[in-house]
Amino acid sequence: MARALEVVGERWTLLVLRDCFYGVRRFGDFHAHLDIPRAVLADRLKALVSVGVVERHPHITGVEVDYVLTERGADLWPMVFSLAQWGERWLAPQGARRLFSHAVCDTDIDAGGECPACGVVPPPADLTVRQGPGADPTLRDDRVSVVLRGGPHRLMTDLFPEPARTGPAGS
Amino acid sequence: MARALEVVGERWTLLVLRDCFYGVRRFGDFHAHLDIPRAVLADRLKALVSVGVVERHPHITGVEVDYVLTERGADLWPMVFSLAQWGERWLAPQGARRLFSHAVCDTDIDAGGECPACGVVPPPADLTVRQGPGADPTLRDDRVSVVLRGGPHRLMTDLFPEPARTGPAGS
DNA sequence: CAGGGTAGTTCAATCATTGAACTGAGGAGT
DNA sequence: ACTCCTCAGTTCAATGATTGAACTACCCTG
Repeated sequence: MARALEVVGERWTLLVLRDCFYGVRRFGDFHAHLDIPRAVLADRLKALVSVGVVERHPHITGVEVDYVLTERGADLWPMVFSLAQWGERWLAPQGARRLFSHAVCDTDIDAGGECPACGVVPPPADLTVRQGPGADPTLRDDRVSVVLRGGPHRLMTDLFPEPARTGPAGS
Repeated sequence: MARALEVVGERWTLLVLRDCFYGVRRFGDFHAHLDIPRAVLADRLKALVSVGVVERHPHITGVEVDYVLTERGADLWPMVFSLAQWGERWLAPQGARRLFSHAVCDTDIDAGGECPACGVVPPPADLTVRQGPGADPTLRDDRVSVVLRGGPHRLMTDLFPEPARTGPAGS
């Protein structure tokens, strides 16, 4: 456990990982969504890459880079989920901020991460996240917050698939 | 989750909590077992008490103080266990350092915290911890390490019940 | 009333974090 | 070719947290 904490125990690291599960992949999105200093973000991403929790995928063209969870990183889901659940249970007077449901049957998972309908604990890739009744009332305007407010999103999938730019709507 | 991290996200805090689950209760034992600076330990314990995760129990007589988990603190077990499991899975080449079993049926629990024999996820108070094959080969000599090496111990129960002093044996 | 154990506090040196400004690579438009 | 823009970082001074050692306060024992 001490060794695990050397990997994910630094300030900001778990918030970066949570955003990875939500589908955030770009430096600028982590920065805007988390209000994390750029130097610290660069440092944390470098550390996560070096321990094999996320992979750095430069685009073929351009300077853009995607950071995506590896298998080792995705396996942190139970820990991330447990911590979030504890926060919901003991620290969220207004009700849950985020709700997770099993994508194949559209049933909300319970506090242990199990789908009551299927009787299994789905991996994060089989879950969707959506806003709950206690969602943050301060409407942030970074594009990560906007998309997460917009509707359910499948975990581990890119939040901003094709037309990453804010240009005119596609063909 | 951000609020949960404000409670348990600071350096050392999760290690202190892990020791709480193991049955460590005294300032001096946390200090000796974790090699944590006294000032930081005092600060962390104060913070954990103030958010209701542990309770401070001064002894009736003497200056000794016990720090014990509250219900809110005990509910962090899934998160602590998940993190430890991840560390065992990905960061422990020599095999598990610690093994947990269900006290009522003496069966080892699986990676999800479930008892395969009973089909339930036992609360921490129903678990025992013991050394695994990959246990730390550097034999520490603080009394916490010694007792944990000695044999299985029930979680959440005091590691040093009656004669806390190192005086002569027996009544 | 000395001696020892326990739970802290104090403090200077060291280390990490913050926020703002800067760099450098790579298009897009003209 | 040239300028403008975006993106992913780096640099750096100021601020804040951590460390380790020494110190204090309290109570019990002899």
